Amino acid sequence: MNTEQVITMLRKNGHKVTPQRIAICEAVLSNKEHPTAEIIFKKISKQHPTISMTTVYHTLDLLKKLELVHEINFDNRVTRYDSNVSVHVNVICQKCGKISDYESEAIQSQWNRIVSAIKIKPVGQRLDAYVICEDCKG
Amino acid sequence: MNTEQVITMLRKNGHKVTPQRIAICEAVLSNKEHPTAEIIFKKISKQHPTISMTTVYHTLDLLKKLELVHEINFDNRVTRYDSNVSVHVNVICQKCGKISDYESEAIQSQWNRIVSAIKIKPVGQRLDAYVICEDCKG
DNA sequence: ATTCTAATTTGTAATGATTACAGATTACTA
DNA sequence: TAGTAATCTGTAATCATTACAAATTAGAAT
Repeated sequence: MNTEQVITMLRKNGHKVTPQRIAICEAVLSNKEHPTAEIIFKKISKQHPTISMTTVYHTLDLLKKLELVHEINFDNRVTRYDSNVSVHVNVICQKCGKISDYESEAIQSQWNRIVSAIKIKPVGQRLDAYVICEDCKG
Repeated sequence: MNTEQVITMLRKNGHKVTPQRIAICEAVLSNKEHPTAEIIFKKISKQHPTISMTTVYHTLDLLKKLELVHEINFDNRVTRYDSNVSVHVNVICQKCGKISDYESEAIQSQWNRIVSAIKIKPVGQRLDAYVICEDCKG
C-alpha cells in the first residue's frame, strides 16, 4: 500500500490529511526494518523540524487501528512497528536484535493448519523465531 | 519441572538457594496464567512480607537465563512470564487480555516445517494468535 | 474566498514498570 | 564458627509512552 492509498483510506475513515501524517505514513510504510517511534521521528525531523514525538505516537496508533501496521514489543520496552501485516515469521537475532521477515505460501498454509487445529479464527498473529544470526555467531 | 528440580538446577549452576527464590520459583512455575512480576510479588507477600520487587525481578531474570521461563511483552509495557517453554501457541484475547496455551504434536510439527522451510535453527520461538474470546464477543 | 469548528499538532508534565545502586543480611565454604 | 561473596531490600533513577491544555490547521459551510 503506497502513500496515496493511505491518504484515500484516511479520508474514507473520516480522518484529516496533514503533512505530518503523510510524512509519518511514508516513513513507516516504506521501512521494512521494523523501526521504533524514535527512528521515525528522527527521519522526519529533517523535513519537518517542528514535529513532536506525540504526533508520531498518535499517527502510529492511527495506522495500528487501521490495521496498516502491527506493533512488536520487546523486553527492552521499546515498541517496533511492522508494516508487513500479512502472515510471516519474524526471525530475530537474540544478540544484535536484527529482524528479518520471512513470508511464503508455505508458511501461510502451515499456520492455517495450526489455527484450524486449535479451532480459532484469529484476527491477527505474531510469529517469532529467535536465532543467533551469522554475524553474531563469529 | 518441579521446585525440587529447580533447586538442583540452581545449585548445579552455582546459584545460592534462598527461601525467596524457592517461593518465587514455585509461584511462577506452578502458574499457567502468564503472571506479571507484580502478581508474583503479591502472591508471595503473604508468606514473605518483607520481599521486594527487586528480588522478584532478579529471580525472574535468573529463571529466564536458565531457560525455565519465557518473557512475553505486550503493548501496555507489562512483561508476563510463561513457564511453558515448549513450542505452543498463545491464544490472546484482544479485549480482555486473557491468554490460553495450545500445545500439541501437530503444532510442533507444523512449526518444524516452517522453520526448516526458512532454513534456520531457532533457539526459541513465540507464536501468538490474536482473537476476540467468547466472553468478549457477547 | 472567508469563516467556523472540530480535529490535529505541539510542548511540557506526569506516569509507571523496570533497573541501578548501596548498605544490610545470609547461604555456603572451609 | 568465622569469613566472604552472593543475595536481599529499600530507595532513587531511568526512560518510553501517555495525559493534558493551548495553539494551529484541514476541511466543511457560508
